[in-house]
Amino acid sequence: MTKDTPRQHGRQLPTAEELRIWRDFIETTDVLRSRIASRLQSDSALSPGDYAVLLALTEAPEQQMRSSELAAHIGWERSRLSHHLGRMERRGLIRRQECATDPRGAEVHLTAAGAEAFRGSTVPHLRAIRELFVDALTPEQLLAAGEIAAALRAHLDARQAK
Amino acid sequence: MTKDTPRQHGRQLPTAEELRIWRDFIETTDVLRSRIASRLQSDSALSPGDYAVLLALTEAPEQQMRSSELAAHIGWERSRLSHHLGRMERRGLIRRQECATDPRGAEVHLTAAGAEAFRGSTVPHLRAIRELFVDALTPEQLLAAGEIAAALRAHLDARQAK
DNA sequence: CCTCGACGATTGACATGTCAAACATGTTAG
DNA sequence: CTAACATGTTTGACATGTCAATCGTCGAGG
Repeated sequence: MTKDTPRQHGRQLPTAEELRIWRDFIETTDVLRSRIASRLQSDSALSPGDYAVLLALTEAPEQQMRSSELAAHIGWERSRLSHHLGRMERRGLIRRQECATDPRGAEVHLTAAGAEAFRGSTVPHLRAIRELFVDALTPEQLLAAGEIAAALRAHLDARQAK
Repeated sequence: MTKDTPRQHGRQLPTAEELRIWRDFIETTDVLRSRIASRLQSDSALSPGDYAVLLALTEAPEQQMRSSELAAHIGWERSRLSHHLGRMERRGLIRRQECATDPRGAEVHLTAAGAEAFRGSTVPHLRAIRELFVDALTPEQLLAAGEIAAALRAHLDARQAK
């Protein structure tokens, strides 16, 4: 395969080895993500999205936030958040109410049930992270993972929208 | 925050620093995944799922495979594959036909349109991988990423179904 | 006033994923 | 032969995501 790779591409295309690493990396992180999600689901009946929303609200002053503030905080598109909040509201985990200061806006409030669900999910979730991620790596690998994430993030941010 | 972490949890829960790395790592790989997917979509009108299926079929002898063989090859649940094949068939990228040797089974065939779509997507996709992943990392980081993926994979495989 | 554009949020249409149940055909034990 | 089980695949219901369009309110300019 390598010897067939046309040379004229120069630095444009990854080598066979780089490609192998890419596939390993992206597929493995996908498996990891889905295993963590499935643990969260079976331990607590929450999706990773639910968890992110509940975490943000739990840490927010008065356990409430403006909808777009919340979206920015967890890095979601507003439409995604709106759909997700609809589902969470149906399940009684959060409540939406008109914003006092800006009639256009909505405030998202944590409900007692939401707070309770989040409280119960935390320890098992952190345990899963420990078992499936932290314990899989040597301390050096863990640090390297942090640096790789930082490098990727910086690179991606630099080419935002390219 | 660190000093507040209750000690009695022992090795069960990640430290604040381990947790920070986890979040960085998982969020960044997610952003990376979605950026690559969106490049693939705009360059070639293919989803990552389409690409995986077309790649497998392109490399298969006679550009065809049994459905469950294909599912195993790309690591998908059969139901997921069945839904996806339905969508790809509607778009004319693949064709399903009854298996000659086993009347229960289905053979998935690459169509000319599918082969064409895959051919056109390859170079831009590899270029995106180079630009967004390979170029973001030093050679050492790239190797480390490969080792981290291998370590995670081995760990996850070892606790399959736990 | 009143219209226009910005802003905050929601909606609808559709692609993608998971789970459990359903189907259809093959094989095997009685 | 036939009931029971195994095998290969599909289906339906529903959760999640993206994209573009919409809706209601605000604020500035005529």
